[in-house]
Amino acid sequence: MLPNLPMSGLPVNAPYHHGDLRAAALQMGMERLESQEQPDLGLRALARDLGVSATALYRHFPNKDALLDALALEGLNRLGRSQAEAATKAGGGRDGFTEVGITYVEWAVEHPALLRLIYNRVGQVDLAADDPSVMGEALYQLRTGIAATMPDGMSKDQRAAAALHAWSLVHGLAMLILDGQVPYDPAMVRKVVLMTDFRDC
Amino acid sequence: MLPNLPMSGLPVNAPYHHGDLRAAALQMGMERLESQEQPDLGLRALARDLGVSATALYRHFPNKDALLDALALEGLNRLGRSQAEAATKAGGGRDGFTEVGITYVEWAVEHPALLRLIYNRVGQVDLAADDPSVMGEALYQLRTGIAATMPDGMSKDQRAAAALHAWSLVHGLAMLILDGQVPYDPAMVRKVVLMTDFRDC
DNA sequence: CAAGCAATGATAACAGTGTCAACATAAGAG
DNA sequence: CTCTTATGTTGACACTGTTATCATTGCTTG
Repeated sequence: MLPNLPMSGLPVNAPYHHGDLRAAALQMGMERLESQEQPDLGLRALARDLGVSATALYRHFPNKDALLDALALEGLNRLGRSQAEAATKAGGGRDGFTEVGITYVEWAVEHPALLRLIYNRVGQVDLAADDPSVMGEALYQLRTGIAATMPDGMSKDQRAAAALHAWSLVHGLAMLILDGQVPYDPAMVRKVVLMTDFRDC
Repeated sequence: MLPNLPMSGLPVNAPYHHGDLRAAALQMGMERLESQEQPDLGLRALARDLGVSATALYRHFPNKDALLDALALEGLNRLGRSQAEAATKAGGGRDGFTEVGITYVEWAVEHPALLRLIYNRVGQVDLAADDPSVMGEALYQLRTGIAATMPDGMSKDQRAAAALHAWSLVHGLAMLILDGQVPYDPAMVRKVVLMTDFRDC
């Protein structure tokens, strides 16, 4: 999604036009989200480190929220891809389902700031915006991805409830770990996720 | 915890000294947390609406984070009280345990901004602070409160895993609802919480 | 009761932020 | 080659948290 830019840092002859400032800004934002727990995604700070004036970013994003939304969307796509990958790799059935849940927590631990940004932004998407389906699409994929890995032999309602149960469990576990309430222990994560049993629903 | 102040609004003869600015600030902050989804807890905004200068609050809080910490602590105490209340009211056993979990979600729905503040602040408590146990104490109470309502007949490890499972489930469900990912449906909440079964651990 | 000290408040200022309007430059289309 | 459009810059405004300095009040102690 983010095209490869010349990684040689800031251009030496800094031309008046940057080339692809939008992609560069998103890339720098993503790098910070990946490398720092509480990244500084301020417009001025980003522009400064991009070697560009503070208001240049307004030619590519209507405001700061739009930039954050773009980053959150990219993060949502990456999370969805990771989930889909885990689902196919683990195969179907109960075991596959468990692995997908564990993958969710692992991904959250590996990309804490990005996961936080996703849920911060997703919560206040303006459904009356120009393109209401961009973020919603990615979210829909994530949710159906979760539902798709449900064990067989359930009614539609059961599947919905079970999907919500599973999503809540791994999301809550991830958030508690990210918030420092629970130490990250892969064995414990597996144990907790395995405690879910759908026999009585 | 917050002593009752004269509720007659701002004093007419606005004396030089406010009386109990700290309590008034906390009360106003708490009111905003209870009545707005995304309350403005800025120091200047609070001071302005309190009819006081921007820097007056620095006589009662070393910085903004300290004010937010105080609000989060109060929120944590309220949440803990609500949990304890639900625990005793529901009695022990599996049914009581279920009710406590449901209460957690209900409390989150009723106090969304406050729950968010709690977990935002709790995540970055400075354990080297002057009084490292204030917030930690309240959290410890909340966690033991959860563990205390576990069904009987479990080993210590089982209890720990089961408590983490339960906490993760209701916390995740609450967060998804607060973030607008899932509509709040009490029946659905009950259904999802009831899906947890500890028979196979 | 008076004096003095500590607690509490106000003002001014600094650095930082998001955002807008006006202006400058480069790139591409006719 | 010219003109339009895209892109970047400068300056400004209204915010924010925070600090240093000064003003006022109230409590304590002689």
